[in-house]
Amino acid sequence: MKEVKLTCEGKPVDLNEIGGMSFDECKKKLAELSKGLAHPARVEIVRMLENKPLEERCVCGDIVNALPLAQSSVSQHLKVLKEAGWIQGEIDGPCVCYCTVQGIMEYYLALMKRSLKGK
Amino acid sequence: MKEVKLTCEGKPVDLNEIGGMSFDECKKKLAELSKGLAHPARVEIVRMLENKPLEERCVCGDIVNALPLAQSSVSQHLKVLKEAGWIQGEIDGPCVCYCTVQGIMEYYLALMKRSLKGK
DNA sequence: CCTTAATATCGTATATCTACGATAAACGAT
DNA sequence: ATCGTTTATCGTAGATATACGATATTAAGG
Repeated sequence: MKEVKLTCEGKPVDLNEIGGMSFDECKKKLAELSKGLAHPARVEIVRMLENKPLEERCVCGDIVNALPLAQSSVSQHLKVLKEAGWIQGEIDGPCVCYCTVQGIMEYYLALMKRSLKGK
Repeated sequence: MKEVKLTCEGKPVDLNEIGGMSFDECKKKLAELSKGLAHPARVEIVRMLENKPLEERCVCGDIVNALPLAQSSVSQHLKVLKEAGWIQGEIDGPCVCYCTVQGIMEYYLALMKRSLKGK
């Protein structure tokens, strides 16, 4: 599964270069990612994907089955998480295999540190 | 300044007892707190308050002056953060002195750990 | 091709968010 | 009591979020 680039306000963001972002960009990106976690269903989706071992596929249908929501609603939540930068999806035949963007948790924590502890 | 209790779905939450919360309550509370950070202005407010030394007061007016928003809009953001559990306000004469709830950052991180890494 | 299965998107209804100006409420000082 | 300062709340408008069913899309298999 190939790496997917994060974006902030449409522009690509390098996970390893938070230092290169302006302070304001940091806060915007932190807000974007936080909005991703601002719904219990999306928290659960990130948890499912973050805990999966690499070999274990997690397709859209698995997520739909795990949540008490309609398929279309889950699809919307997946879109929100994808656009925020939490997850990525890879088409695999008729299914879409989802996983968290690698290092996203550490990136989120780094953004919190820079945005909330910065001067 | 006296300690203010956190709530989850209206019920009080002990900062030191995440273990006592159900898994679902954890995810709901994480979503609530995340929604607090889901706007750049609120990220900036939390940053301002988190970085203040204890002796240094930070009244509502200071926050209004620091943000490019109308007083009523800032007041709304403060209300969101207060209801989410990030901050508390203490009335001091005609002013209201705000600060972050003690240990809230660690609590947020603990919720992330439990909600996103839990089984 | 045509069907089936899996996802995404559309359309829609309701609710919540965000921002502002105007107004109310609380307090200290005159 | 009245005034000015500070903050919260109200009313409102427009944008975004949330949920669902219905429909479109995509790919595999017949």
